[in-house]
Amino acid sequence: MEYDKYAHEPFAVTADLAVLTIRDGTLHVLLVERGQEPYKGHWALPGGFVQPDESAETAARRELAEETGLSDVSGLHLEQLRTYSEPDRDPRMRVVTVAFTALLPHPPEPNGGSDAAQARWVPYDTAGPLAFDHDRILADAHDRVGAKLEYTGLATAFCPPEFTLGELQQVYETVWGTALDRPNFRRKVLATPGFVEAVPGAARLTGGRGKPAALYRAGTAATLHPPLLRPTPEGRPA
Amino acid sequence: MEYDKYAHEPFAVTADLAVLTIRDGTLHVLLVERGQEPYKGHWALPGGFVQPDESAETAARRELAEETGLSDVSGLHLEQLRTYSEPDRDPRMRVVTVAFTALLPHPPEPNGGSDAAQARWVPYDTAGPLAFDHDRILADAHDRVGAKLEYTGLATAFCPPEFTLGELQQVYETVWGTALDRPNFRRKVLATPGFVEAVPGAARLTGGRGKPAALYRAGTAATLHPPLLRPTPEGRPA
DNA sequence: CCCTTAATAGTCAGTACGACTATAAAGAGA
DNA sequence: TCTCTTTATAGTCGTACTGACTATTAAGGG
Repeated sequence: MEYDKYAHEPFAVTADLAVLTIRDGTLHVLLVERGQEPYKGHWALPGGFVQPDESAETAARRELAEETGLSDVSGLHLEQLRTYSEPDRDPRMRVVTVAFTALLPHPPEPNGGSDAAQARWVPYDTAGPLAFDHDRILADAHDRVGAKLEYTGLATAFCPPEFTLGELQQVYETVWGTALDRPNFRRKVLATPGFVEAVPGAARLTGGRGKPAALYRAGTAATLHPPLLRPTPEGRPA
Repeated sequence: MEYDKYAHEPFAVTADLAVLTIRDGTLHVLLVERGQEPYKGHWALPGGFVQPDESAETAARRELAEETGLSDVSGLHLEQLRTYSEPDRDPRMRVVTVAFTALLPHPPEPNGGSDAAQARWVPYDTAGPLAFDHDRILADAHDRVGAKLEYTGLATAFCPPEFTLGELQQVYETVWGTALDRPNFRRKVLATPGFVEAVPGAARLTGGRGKPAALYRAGTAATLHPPLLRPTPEGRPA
């Protein structure tokens, strides 16, 4: 068969977002309430159709700005997750969704923009069941982020520009759902070149109590060597 | 703006494949020669339009069977890579491509099917420049496979059902482009639970010469603990 | 002034890793 | 047949990394 002679059906293409942040030590996700059928009244991941003149990445960043109400989303971490293309995903028509994961440092109140749809931060554990196959997309996003924490400096995307090692550790603990030993975490982070760099002479009172913590900035390393592996998930003979 | 009132443009959706294998100790990729404009006469990754009743994954597996001529592709490793959606990717129309990576153990002669298009195994290093943005897709596939060798048992997808540790090591060396110490590689593979399991009493003459090697099968572990990290790429103080 | 809290420093044994050396089992060629 | 070459496999050794701890420092609260 000739490649170019295939009949092709028109598809609608959307860009949907799993926007994650940490509020009060818990992982939260940005959800919108659907105003129309199907799944009217259900919660769903924010997203929308890709326009004729934009890529899925551009559409995702536009949606991110609209839904969060942030004026500048250019510095935020946005990453393609995967594409969902099962024929019956949307009962109305054939929709192919390119899903993205976005990570926010400080949780803004959502929906500051002009959009009439409700948008809310929802704790990850209480999210769902969501509309369409968004439960699976959200779970995939969580898996991906958890895995990338091990071998990239992605955790700093959850933190403000200057952060303490305690805040960084809380990112790992929140996403992985496990407690980590503080001295050991500190040692490993500082031993990994390019992960964080110290802000000279700066310190911050973490919560009013306790010794002030030194501040760090995100480093330049794309990958962590050695990686920061999570504690043995199962009963492995480690 | 209301989510569901967005105007949407029809897109064509294709599933393209970066099919990788190892022939004669070199990484090869399956390419087809384009018979029509645009890029007529150029080499490209195999692929085709997603049909109305199938997902991108289904389309990719169908294309894989057509292009390789293999009757049973159900056991082969096929994995979604990412989606390419820039508006000007294809001069004819708006095409969104979901790219996949497939790994083949034993390299069959391509194009055993009825397709008239030429399909050939091309050494990875001499592939390109390819049609459209396929150079980038191929490079992304290579990056992804190289990274996944570190923390998954993916390398066994390049090997036949029963293989020697020398063959497994050659997969790593070929994809990473680096030489590995044989005793150390062996020790690490055998120390990683679930990576490989011994085939009792079986051995194979590797190339006619040398001591026969014991045979192993792919294990059941999804992720490798500890991971098999590649040698320090830069001058890191490891 | 203690007590609590949180950050940071340091210790110690077990494990993993890279660089080696040594041995075993096959075929090739003299 | 006897070596030489080739490949697989076994083992050694010093360093680095890891997890589980203990100890100290610096803040605020009663």
